[in-house]
Amino acid sequence: MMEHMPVAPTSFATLHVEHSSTVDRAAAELRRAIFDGEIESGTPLRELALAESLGVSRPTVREALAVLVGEGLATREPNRGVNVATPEASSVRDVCQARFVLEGAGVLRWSTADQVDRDHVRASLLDYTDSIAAGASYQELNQRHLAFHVSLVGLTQSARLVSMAELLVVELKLALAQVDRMRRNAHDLADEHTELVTLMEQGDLEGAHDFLRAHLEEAADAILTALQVS
Amino acid sequence: MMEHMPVAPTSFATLHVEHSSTVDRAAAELRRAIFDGEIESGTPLRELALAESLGVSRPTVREALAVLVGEGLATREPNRGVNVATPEASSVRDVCQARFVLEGAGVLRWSTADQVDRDHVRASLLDYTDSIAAGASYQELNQRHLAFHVSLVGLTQSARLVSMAELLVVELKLALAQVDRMRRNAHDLADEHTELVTLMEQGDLEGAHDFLRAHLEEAADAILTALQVS
DNA sequence: GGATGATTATTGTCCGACAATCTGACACAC
DNA sequence: GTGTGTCAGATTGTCGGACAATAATCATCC
Repeated sequence: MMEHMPVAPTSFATLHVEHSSTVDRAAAELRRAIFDGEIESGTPLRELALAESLGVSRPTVREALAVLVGEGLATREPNRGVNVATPEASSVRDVCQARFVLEGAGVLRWSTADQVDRDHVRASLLDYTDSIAAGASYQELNQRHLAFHVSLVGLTQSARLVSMAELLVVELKLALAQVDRMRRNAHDLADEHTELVTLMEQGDLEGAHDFLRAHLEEAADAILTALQVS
Repeated sequence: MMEHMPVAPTSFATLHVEHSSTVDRAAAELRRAIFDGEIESGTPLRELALAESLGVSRPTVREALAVLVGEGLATREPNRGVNVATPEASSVRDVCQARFVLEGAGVLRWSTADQVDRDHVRASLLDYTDSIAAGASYQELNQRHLAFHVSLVGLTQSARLVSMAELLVVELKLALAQVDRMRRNAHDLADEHTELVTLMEQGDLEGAHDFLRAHLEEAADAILTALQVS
């Protein structure tokens, strides 16, 4: 029958690696571009342009954008498209307040938590401090830093709380992507985290709780001042 | 040229009312069908069939299904489609545990919360008890009941925590949709809620916190036994 | 110069199609 | 008769194109 000689045989040369779904790959690529600062906050994400540049179809881009919107990395205004989210002062405060509730709940459960989860907290802290000692990249430090905070939520043994914390952390990464000068106080933060774990190991959960509150407020202030300067 | 006589001029007679987007309407319709028990838990949601029955196209159905999956009302297995989520025992426990963290955080902040938020809690309780007194439908009672619980999270003044709580509540509604016999202890629950607010008004936040824990564990047990029986 | 209408860009929605994958049944071999 | 391999059907994943509706932009007219 000689039908449909495929003119462009679904060209994928570059990014066919690990993830399964095309939508996932597109969403991952957009996330990377946002976190790496290739797309500034507030930039409109045109579906047609992205479809071309990503080499996928417009429906696929739409689905990927919906994922990003669901993660809080972008906002959709009806009939006006999707824009990269711009971290407001209020949202940074809100995220940190919510984090305190989730992570604080984990801290207070340290004694009653599962041994595995406690070990996970310790391991995350080690990963973080090791990365600092190894002089890892800014991105990796952020990654490990936030992974430690999420591991605190793991002490609650609630999968849903953990996934919520991961959502919050993604939003925070968006804000951090705009203030990479934060890297400078990486060491100070590491010390604080070590002290937090020490307090928990000593059984002073209330103290650790208060310490965490101060730590998160401090972090929020640091991000806010950095955002206002820029 | 006489091109494209629109055979079916995008027929919408029934449900073009309040919501804006077609996807939203489709998702709302699916939600309603699930909560009303028209679709049993575990049922596969075929895109083509839904497109026909809803009178929309398959891409629109896909987007609506993605929304439901994001809400936890359905699960997607790659290449195998979307099924209505089946409430597992573990997930019910997890939801209630997560709710305790969020709602408990609100309860503990009663004294320092905004006056508006405290009033909102009182108003939600009144709505609930009034509905009971008025002999409202099972659905409405559930609605008011869960709205009260969400209002507790509002005491944290964190929009993100509130939206998380709403997500959890949606999942719970899915479980409750399968055990409508729950309605019987509506009165007992109302008394418990009134007592919870009384404790907070008296400033006994720790007591209220413990009371909430017991209340939520009780609720989880009730749902679980009801689920196992069915 | 400001208000109003036309043009354009972009999204929302639809249709049809094909490839990839999974499911189930049927035929065949032992 | 049972196990296995293969094939057809069904369903999803992805694509391309198309059109209507809405928002933004610009030109025109008073």
